[in-house]
Amino acid sequence: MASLELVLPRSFYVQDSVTVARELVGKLLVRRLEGVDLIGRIVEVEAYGGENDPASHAFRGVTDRNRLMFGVGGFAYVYFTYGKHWCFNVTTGPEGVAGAVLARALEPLRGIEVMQKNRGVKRLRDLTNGPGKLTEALGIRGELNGVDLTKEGELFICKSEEKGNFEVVVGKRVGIRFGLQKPWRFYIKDNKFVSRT
DNA sequence: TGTGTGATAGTCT
DNA sequence: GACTATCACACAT
Repeated sequence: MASLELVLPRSFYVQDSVTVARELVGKLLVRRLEGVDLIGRIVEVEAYGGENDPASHAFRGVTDRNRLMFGVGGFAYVYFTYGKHWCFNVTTGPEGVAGAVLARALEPLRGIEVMQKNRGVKRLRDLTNGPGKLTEALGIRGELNGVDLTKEGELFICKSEEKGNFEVVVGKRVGIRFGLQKPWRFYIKDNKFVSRT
């Protein structure tokens, strides 16, 4: 289904994280799991920066966990948090410049039965309306940390074939204590799958 | 529709 | 030893 020319190229990710975040809204996240494609439309994201962003993992420099954020854009940065949840990000910017975009919510499009099974819930709206929920629904775990998102493999991102018919809203980021003044959260207006309103 | 709280384990100081 | 880019559930409105 996902044709090769629709997969987003490296150049898309080698931009400022805020730019990538805004552009990522409406794109399709594809998880290829045992030959089955689980697809969700990205409806909510947040941008994270480097030394200039106190909310970012990269704020205090390179560590074992965050080093992907300092590499070239277009790779999956997957980390474990709150003792229970995985969060999925895409790295952004050129080599040496820290940045990433957190996927906060998806609208389930394909493979919904598998997502329901992975999540243990039926209600469509509860499947992928949060960063920890969407990773559980798509089976995204630490083993996918570092995957190249520009290659059509286990995990990648495509343009949608349908033309985007939506309005992107900007707001404050969620679930952080610092850097709250930065309007770096982007989501689709009135979309039912956005994590918080 | 919203607020409050406990669970849980990896990461960093 | 403290903190966390979260979630689910309880309970009130």
